[in-house]
Amino acid sequence: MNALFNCISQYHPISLSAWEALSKALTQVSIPRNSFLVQEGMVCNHLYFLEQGCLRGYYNLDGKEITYWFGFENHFITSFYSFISRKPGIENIQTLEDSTLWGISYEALNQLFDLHKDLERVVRIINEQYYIRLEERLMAMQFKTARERYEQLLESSPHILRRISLGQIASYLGISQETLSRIRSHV
Amino acid sequence: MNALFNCISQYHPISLSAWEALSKALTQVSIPRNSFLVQEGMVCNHLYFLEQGCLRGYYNLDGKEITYWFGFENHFITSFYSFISRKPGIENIQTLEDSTLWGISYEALNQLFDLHKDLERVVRIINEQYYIRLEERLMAMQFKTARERYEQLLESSPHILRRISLGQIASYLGISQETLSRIRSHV
DNA sequence: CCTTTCCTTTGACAATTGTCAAAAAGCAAA
DNA sequence: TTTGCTTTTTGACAATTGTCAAAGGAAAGG
Repeated sequence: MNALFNCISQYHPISLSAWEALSKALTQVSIPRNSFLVQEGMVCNHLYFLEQGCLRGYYNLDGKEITYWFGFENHFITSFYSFISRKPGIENIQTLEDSTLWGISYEALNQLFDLHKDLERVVRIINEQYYIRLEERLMAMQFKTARERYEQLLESSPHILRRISLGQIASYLGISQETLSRIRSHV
Repeated sequence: MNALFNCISQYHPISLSAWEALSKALTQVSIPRNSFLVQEGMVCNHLYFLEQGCLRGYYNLDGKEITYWFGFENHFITSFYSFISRKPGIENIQTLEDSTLWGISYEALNQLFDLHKDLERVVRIINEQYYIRLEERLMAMQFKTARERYEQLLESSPHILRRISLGQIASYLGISQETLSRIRSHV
């Protein structure tokens, strides 16, 4: 659980009492490769912190699996739309490696927000940072070519390429697997 | 200022004291068409609520203006990256019509967060909703054709088409003006 | 070690979209 | 109305990317 504490502290310090309360509300989840944390059609009731392993979020469109994010160590993971809106989502969250996470339920988290304002603050701040990242990704998607997006990914997250299959990376970049393969061979 | 109160209340109720404190911290800004609320290279120090009018956010890339959002009545407006990170941004925010906004400085907002926890909560909740919208936009950008994105825009925001020029809409959709013109003529 | 399965590459071709240039249309001020 | 400016449309062509199909490689399990 140290990793989570360190991760949170990087965003904003929290009080010891808030951390203790949070610790008590967390449940450890260990699941093998290729299992599902969240499946489409269900309400995602938990926010997770990924301590070890690797996941992807994807949904099905016209019979294809569309991967739109990857999660690695020290990332917060949830089906955001469903978790926030309390409605069933279209998203599946699948482990790509054996993974260990810490989870907290929506109810428990919101109870903690009432009791520990510094916890609510740090979550607000983390949300803001995740928003900025999403904004950057949208810009890249909107105004860069496939090759530029791939090169940007290479720079910012070289580890993705070692842990994720080509087809899934292509989907994440919004291009076909064949195109990515060709970009990669410098053609 | 009623519009702002109603808008906030739709997300989450706030106490009268929080509203009164917020009201006092707000400054009204009225600026004519084609003027700038934020310019690239500066730190955006304010969060705005757009009461009347219409704006766009854009940045310059290879000599082109890349529009990546529009703001209409009852939207919250800021150069999010710069406002949150306190660093100079690349974004310009320009009025497309004569506009009236209410603004609050970063410092004042954060002071209010310390004093009025329900205000921090409603901002957290608003952030979350804006995150969800951004996520939807990213999905559309990643996995839909230009035509589909245009048709989706027609459905969700028909008013955009009446108030914004074609070139700017095309930029927002991530396509060239000529392509959008051809899509529009049903070719 | 072999088999089976999955992942990646390659080829051929089609569809989409971009770029450049020019014409047409719309709009506002004189 | 005319003039001048901006926006939108159209044409021709090039570049990018997608699709389908097949072949080559890598990896996992028996």
